[in-house]
Amino acid sequence: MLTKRQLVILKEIVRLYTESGQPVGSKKLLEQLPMHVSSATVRNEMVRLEDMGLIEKTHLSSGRIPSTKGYRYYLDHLVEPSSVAASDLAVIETSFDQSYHQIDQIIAQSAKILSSLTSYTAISLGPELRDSRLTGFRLVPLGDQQVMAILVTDNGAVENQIFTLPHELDSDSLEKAIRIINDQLVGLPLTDVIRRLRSDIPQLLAQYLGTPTGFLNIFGNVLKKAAQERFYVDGKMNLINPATIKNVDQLKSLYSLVDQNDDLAKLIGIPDQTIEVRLGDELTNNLLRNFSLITATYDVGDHGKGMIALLGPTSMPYSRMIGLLDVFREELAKKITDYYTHRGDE
Amino acid sequence: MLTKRQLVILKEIVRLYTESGQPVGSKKLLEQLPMHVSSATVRNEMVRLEDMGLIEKTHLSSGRIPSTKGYRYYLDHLVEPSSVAASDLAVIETSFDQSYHQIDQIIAQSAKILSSLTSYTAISLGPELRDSRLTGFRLVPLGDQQVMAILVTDNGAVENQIFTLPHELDSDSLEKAIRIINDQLVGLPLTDVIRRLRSDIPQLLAQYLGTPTGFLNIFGNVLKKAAQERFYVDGKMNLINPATIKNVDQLKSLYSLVDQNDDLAKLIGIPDQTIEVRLGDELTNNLLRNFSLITATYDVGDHGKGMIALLGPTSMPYSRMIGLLDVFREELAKKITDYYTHRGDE
DNA sequence: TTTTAGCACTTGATACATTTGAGTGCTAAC
DNA sequence: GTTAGCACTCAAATGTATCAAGTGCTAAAA
Repeated sequence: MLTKRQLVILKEIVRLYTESGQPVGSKKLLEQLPMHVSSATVRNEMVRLEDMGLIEKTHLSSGRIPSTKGYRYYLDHLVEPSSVAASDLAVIETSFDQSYHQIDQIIAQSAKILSSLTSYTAISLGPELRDSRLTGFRLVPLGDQQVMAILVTDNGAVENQIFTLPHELDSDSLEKAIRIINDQLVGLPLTDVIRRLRSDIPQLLAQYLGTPTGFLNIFGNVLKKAAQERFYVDGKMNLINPATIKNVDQLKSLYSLVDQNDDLAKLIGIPDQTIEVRLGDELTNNLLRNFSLITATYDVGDHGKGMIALLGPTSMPYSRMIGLLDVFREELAKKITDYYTHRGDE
Repeated sequence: MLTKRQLVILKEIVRLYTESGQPVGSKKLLEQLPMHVSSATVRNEMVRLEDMGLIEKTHLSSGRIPSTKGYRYYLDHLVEPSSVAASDLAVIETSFDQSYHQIDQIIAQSAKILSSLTSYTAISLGPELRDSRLTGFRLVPLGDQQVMAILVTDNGAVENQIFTLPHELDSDSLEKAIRIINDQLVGLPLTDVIRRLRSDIPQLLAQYLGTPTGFLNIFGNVLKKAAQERFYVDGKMNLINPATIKNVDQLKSLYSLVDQNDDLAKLIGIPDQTIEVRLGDELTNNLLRNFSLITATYDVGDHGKGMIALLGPTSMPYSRMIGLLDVFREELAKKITDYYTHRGDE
């Protein structure tokens, strides 16, 4: 168990190190401490904190930096979210102040705002699409055997893809096939749609289409795109950070990690808490040892939950970041709720 | 005027410097030269080449590297495109060997292939869209006052955007407006479409729509997207190159340059030659002083001309790159021609 | 006139020693 | 339990010597 003085010292070490990026020595520390003690006392306390594994030295006679364990302790017991600067709030509000025609635009914009506000890499995931329902599927002929398949969900997601029509499909049977899809599947959650696509739908279609595989491929493809969780990542270049990146190769592999949504999704997983910080070695990926991931979930009622996250160096200013994310979740949820209700009104 | 020996020496300096990245001294040079002279002679020649401004030293007693002027001379008089490695050719062919539903997919893929083959940043621009003609415009209702506007051109470009319908538009007048657009404008080059959108079309529409601005906005927006030249850039991270990048800030501004298609378009301009190399200080942008841009145009007959480009350090292996681009232009043109004819067949 | 051999000179790189400053741990006194 | 004082450590900066690569120049050879 830590004494009160040790808590103050640990907290101050975290703060100073985050501010300066330099190891914190007893003298610098002393200037900042509220209590009236000598540097020797501070040094003694630091030895004890080091024994507990909460801080560490970079070399024998250096100042101390928080260890990962120290950060963990700080985050679990000491961090106090700071209130958001008025200017930041203004940026959020003005950046969101435009009309959106698609839910994805809002999600993408939120990643952009967050990364520009924090100078870190921001990741934004829209409200879960899993629970969204199919509201319509149609094929629009574009000429030259090209068709655009369009799929709409009740979450406002619109997915489209362009295909060359397989030879065996004539427009009459296509019409019928589309009617079947719409009759049978509209209103169902996408997960159910996917399930039925594997069970009874092929047989139903077979009545009108000789071989329904061509059509099923088209529909399945667009459906897959729509059901896919899509991450929007912004501020990738903020990963370029002398503190965390040692060599060029590391940077390149980091980029490809961040570019591959699958890997990123796996990495982030499903956060337990509303706001959660995971430190480098708690993440599964080795490349991120010096990084830290702050995730925050937000709630848009019937439309499910979404997530925003920040990826940055372990020595982030957590109190500011957590405070910011906490406000941002609400702003974003509000904006999305607005979007849905507005859309219903008009 | 350069003597034959000076030409050989200059060419060899370029080759060795490109290979090793190190300044070339008289001794190294001597080993590679076909003729039988002493190092002192080589040194004397180098002094003359330096007097002409074709090569330069990095410090008083260093070997020589080609100056920009030297590269210019090399490119204008000495470079010989090398033939493409069989393995490279195989990569190109297998990478292109899939079916594409949109011309843009081919363009994007070509940038990807080129960058992976060269380890430089590749830029690909599809056949000029300026000359393409409008083949159709339609609005597809998605429910909840949302519509998708789709615009198709004869070049195979399909552009779509989702809008919330303005209140004042009812579906009847919309139908009529769309019919007018299709009757009046289909078949015209996009440039003409844009011109008429500013002249007589608003009046025509006014007969059916009280205030046609809402509709015109929608159509104009999609049209603008379709008429826009779109660059596909791949291998951005190859810009990370110790030879050319000094500090982190420079890298960041480079990235934002490459990310902004407008700037990039301005930068590249319209090449005069089939294959053209522009060196850093011939480019308008200061950030690119240490870079070099190789552009190659390709021709797809009636469908206009396109362009591919490589952006890399000034010390690129030009003979390989030029040889590669020369083959690639043909492969790409072939693939695109294939795409158009195939599409007509089916 | 051109080429060559030889030599003095310059420079960056490398290795090594020295100094400096920030910081520590420990001990003995308070 | 706290503090002053001191010896000690280490990274970083600075200085010094050496080496290798390469140059320019001169005078002799071709």
